[in-house]
Amino acid sequence: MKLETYFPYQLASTAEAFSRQLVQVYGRTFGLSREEWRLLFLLASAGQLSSLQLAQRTTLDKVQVSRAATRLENKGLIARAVADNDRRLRQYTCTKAGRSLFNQVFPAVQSCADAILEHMSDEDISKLKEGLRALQRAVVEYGQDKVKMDG
Amino acid sequence: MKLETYFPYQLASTAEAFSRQLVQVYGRTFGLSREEWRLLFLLASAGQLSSLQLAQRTTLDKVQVSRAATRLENKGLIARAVADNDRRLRQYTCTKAGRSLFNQVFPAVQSCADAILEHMSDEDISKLKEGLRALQRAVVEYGQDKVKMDG
DNA sequence: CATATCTCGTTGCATATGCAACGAGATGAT
DNA sequence: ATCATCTCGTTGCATATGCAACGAGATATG
Repeated sequence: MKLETYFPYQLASTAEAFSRQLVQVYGRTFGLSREEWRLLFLLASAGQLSSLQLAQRTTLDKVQVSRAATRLENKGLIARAVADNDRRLRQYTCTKAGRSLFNQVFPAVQSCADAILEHMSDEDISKLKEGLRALQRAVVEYGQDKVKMDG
Repeated sequence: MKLETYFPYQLASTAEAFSRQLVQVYGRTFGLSREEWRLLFLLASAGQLSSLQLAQRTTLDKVQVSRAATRLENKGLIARAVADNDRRLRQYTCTKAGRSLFNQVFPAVQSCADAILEHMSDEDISKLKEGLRALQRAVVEYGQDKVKMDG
C-alpha cells in the first residue's frame, strides 16, 4: 500500500496544501489565525451571533471559539456582550474595524483560491465540489450511526 | 456570502471531519498521533527510508519528522541510525513491534474509512477522487507559479 | 423555597507546535 | 589545508492546543 495514493492521506494532505496557501494570505499578510478568520467571516456576513451559533457554524469547540474571540476582541475586530435572555451566553458582533478588515481580506483570499482553481478544468471543479458535498453528508451520517451503536 | 457553502471552508472542514474519525481509530485506540501514523505507515510499507525521503513523502517539515520519530523510537516502533554515506542524515526502519502494530491498525483504519464511504454512491466517490487529484496538481502548479514570480 | 443537575464560558495545566538558533557534517573556493 | 557557506537534525523558547476542572447561570425536582 502506497501512502501517496491512499485516499485518506490524499484528502488530508491536499486540503492542507490548499488551506496553507490561503493562510499565507489572511495569516501572514493580515495576522489572522484560521479560527479567527472563520469567526470574522461569520460575523462580518451575519451581523450578530451567539456563542452557540458560532461554535456550530465553524465546527470549532467552545474553547477554540472563546480563545479566538478573545484575540479578535483584543484587536478591536469584534465585540462581545453577555446575552440578555440567557446570561451564560455571549452575543458577538463585528466592529467597524472588523468589517473593514474583512472587506480587505476577503477579496485577497478569494483571488488566491481562484488562482489555484484556474489550474483545474471546470469539469474537475464540479466533480470535486459534488464529491465533497457527498462526503460531508457521508461523514455526518456515519457519525449518527456510530452514536446509535454506542448508545 | 455564506461560510458553509464557501468552497475553501467546505474542503477544510470536510477533510477535518473525515480525518477526525480516523484519528479516533489510530489515536484513541492505539495511541498514535497523525504524524506518527504517517511515518509508521511509510516505514511499514517501504522498509527503510532516509529523513529526507520521510519529510518529502509525508509533507511534514524536518522538525515534525524529528519529533514524531523520537516518539516512535521511544515506543520501540521504529529504529533510527546515522546514514553511512552522509552522516548528517538518518536512516529509519520499522521494528518488528512497529510492523506488528501497523498490521493491527491498518485494517481498523481501513474499515472506518470504508464505513464512511459506504454512505456515498460509487459515482460520487470517483468524482471526489478525480477532483482531489486535479486539485492536488493545481496546488502544486500554483506553488510553482508563485515561486517564479517571487524570484 | 431549597437543592440537585445541566449548560455555558473561561482558565490551569500538561503537552504540542512553529520558528529561530545552534552544532555537526558536507561542499566549494582559494 | 583553511575558511566560508550550505544542508541536516535537534533543541529552546514562546505560543497554541486539548482536556479536565471550575464557577456562573439556568432548569428541574422536591
